[in-house]
Amino acid sequence: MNQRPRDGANSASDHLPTQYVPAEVEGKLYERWVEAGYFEADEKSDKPPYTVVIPPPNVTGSLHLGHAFEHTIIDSLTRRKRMQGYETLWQPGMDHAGIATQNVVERELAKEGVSRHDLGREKFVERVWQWKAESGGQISGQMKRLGDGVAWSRERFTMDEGLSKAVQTIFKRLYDDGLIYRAERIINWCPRCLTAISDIEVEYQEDDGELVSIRYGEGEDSIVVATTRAETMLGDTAVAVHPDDERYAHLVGREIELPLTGRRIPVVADAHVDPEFGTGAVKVTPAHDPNDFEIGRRHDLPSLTVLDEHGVITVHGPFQGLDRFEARSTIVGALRAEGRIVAEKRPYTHSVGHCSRCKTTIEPRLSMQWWVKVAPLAQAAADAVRDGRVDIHPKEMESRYFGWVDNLHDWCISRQLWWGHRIPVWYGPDGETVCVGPGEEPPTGEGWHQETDVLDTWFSSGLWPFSTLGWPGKTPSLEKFYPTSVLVTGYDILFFWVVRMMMFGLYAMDGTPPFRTIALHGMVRDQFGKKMSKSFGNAVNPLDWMDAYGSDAVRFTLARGANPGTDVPIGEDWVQGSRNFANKIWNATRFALMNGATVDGPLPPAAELSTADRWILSRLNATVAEVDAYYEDYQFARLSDALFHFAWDEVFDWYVELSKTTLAKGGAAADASRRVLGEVLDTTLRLLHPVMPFVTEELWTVLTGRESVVVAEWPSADASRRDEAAEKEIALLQQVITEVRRFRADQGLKPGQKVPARLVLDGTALTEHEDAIRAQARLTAPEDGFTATASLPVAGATVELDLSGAIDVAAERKRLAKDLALAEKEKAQATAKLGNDGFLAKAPEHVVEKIRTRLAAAEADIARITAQLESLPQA
RNA sequence: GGGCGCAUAGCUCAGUGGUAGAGCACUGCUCUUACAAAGCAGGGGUCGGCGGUUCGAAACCGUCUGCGCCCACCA
Repeated sequence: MNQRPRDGANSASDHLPTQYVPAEVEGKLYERWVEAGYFEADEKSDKPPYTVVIPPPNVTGSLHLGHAFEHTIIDSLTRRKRMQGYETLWQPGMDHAGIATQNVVERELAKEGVSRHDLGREKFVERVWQWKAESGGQISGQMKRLGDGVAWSRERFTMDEGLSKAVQTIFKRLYDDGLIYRAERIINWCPRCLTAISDIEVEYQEDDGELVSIRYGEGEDSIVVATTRAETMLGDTAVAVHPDDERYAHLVGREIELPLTGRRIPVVADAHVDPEFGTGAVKVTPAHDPNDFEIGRRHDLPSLTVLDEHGVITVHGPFQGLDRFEARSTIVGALRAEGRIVAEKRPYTHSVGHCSRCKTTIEPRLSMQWWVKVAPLAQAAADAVRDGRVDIHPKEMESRYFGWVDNLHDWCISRQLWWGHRIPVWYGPDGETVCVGPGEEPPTGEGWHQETDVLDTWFSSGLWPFSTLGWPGKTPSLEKFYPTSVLVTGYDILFFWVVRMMMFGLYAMDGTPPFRTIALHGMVRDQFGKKMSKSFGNAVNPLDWMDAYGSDAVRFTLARGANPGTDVPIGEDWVQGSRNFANKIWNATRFALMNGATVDGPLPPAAELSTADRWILSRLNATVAEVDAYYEDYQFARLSDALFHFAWDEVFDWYVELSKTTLAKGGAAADASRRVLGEVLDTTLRLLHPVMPFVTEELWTVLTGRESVVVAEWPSADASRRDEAAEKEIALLQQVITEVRRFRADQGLKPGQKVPARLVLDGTALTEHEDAIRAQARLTAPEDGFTATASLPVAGATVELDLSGAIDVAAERKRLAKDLALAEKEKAQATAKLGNDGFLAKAPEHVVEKIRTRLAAAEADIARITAQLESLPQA
């Protein structure tokens, strides 16, 4: 590592090393923020509120890059609002994640050779709480590393006493309103988790199965059905055909023999059957298939359960005790032996449901469960978006939202688990059912017992935006911070979570939706756009990258990829790039400190400033306005990109270099420039702070000597500092410098090599920039015997260089020829356009004007380059 | 089976009617006193195919091809 002796011009910079080392500042800064109480929210404040609730992470897990991404967005939004003077609440907390957590703890127990049934319900739940204590701490630690500015004193957990009370309260209210009921239905049953799960917890995938055709009945009275789940035939209670299907009309209403069982079952006519599919006849198993259940209801068929909760055959006989998949082949074998298989079984790919938690094949099962009647709740949730009380970003996601809320089934909320909110219902000895509200005493006496099922985990997370604020109490926090300002979450849980919060929020909070805006983000993917997964080996632990490159680098990279609603690719190389950016900011600030940049006192009026100073202030204020607009539209990729280019290209590359010339001159101009330099760095650090909180805090406090950028004021754009003339002038200056550098590079001159040159700037806007041009292009003043061996006319000015005859004519010719070709192409295009009557007649004036300008520029270039070519010595 | 979306530089993606952009990667030269985690200069795209609208299309319309995602009770 190449460490140069430090320039001791400014004492404040003495303790800033030449490289930014995140590990040395991040932890220390976060602690300071927490101690100062910056992230706490005061419900008694007069400031306007800004509230965002965390999508509560599952307490079992650890945070992955998806969380890091989501937290970066939320943290940036809230940090900016805090700086803008809002009473900001970034509400932290975690979800008990019923089935997921129970599975994790069960796996832990399995390692010890113990099952949850060995422990019993009470002991098992105790174990889960223990697990929660460890795992939850890990998540908090990760959030601190990320820099999440959350109100730690308000941290909540869905199984907290307060939140449990909220669950009971709303359950009771829904129950009393007739919106919760108990009923026997076909549900999705996971034979491994041993619980019902809701429709959206089922993942469908294409599985290879086999379709077998089985002949039911005998002779004239026989009918062939096809199935992929042969084992369910033991539970068949009918065969269904389409009412208009003439092939089977003679059988409708008759009974036929069901093989292997000795039972006879009726043939019914039902419009659900598609006569075009297969044989046009369907076996009906009301207890094990949702469609068949409906058919059974319409025809008053009995439901015969033939599989237990483990998916094992319960019917007396040769198949009893067989697992469903064993039973499938065994039964097909038995049917074949009886000559019932009419066509060989054939491969058949079809969509099969799997448990989203353990991937086990779902078994539809008839079962008594608790349900939420969602129609009225969903209607309200749909209306709130339709009438604009809630906005969905990006807009395209609205159709998905409506697609769901407009067509939904009742929500199965009971789970046969031990970890979760136990349903507050007691059953009496004579079949009584009592729903017990919070604070009410459950019925006592012989025979009374509480429902053993717990609630779906989304039932409690649906209350999150108000349960965390103290509901059902009418707390000052609830008054102040509800409704929340924006919900930031992934589109993948739009249905799981967002819709539930909408339904419950509107219901519990008297029609006030839980948030004004729903900002949906995409999923984090690897740098090739592939989904991150442990099994694929491309999953990344965000901590590893934060250790290596700093949290700011990870955050900034994620923010740069955040185009609304689209997935976010991220690769280690890109994080490195962001780390480099952080380092660049670090060193630019060091430069400012070494050169005595000042931040106090009014900014000098434009009249006292150099063109470069006026230019950078103009660009600065344009950038503030731009960044503000992007924030309001949740355009993180754009705002990050705008900041990146403004900071690096304009401030660090051009402005810092140009300021060196002014600063070297000394005097009032240098003083003014030092003030502008301080202003630009100060403001840029503020603008970057929400996305890159650590490096900006460290630098800003040193630069300004003030307490913390966390509570600094967010910059506001000052339109009066916009200066079009200065912007044009600097653009011209950049053009001249770039042109000389290009020439130098083509001539093979070393970057450090000084070249004598005469600048002819009369009549251009560049007269005051001669020193800057010389400094930036490494040109010295012409000495005695100066001979111009090369002449570069650009933008009206001319730079004459003395290469003492050493000019590489061939290289120069090549360069000029290329430029000439480009200019001629340009001229041809512009001429063609201007010769087009249609264009002249219909194009707007400013476009025509632009083309004319382009043509003139091309012609000037051609003249210039031709002259240069002619002036070159003959080879 | 419906619905939505995407095909732009080697990779990942912006750009939505008026001369093709970014990051990373790539090439060359440089430790030029904030920074080699850097500086300067540069190479690279007939914007998936075809047809149409228009003075003008990467952008709008149609169509084809390929690829995603969501929803759905075809045994």
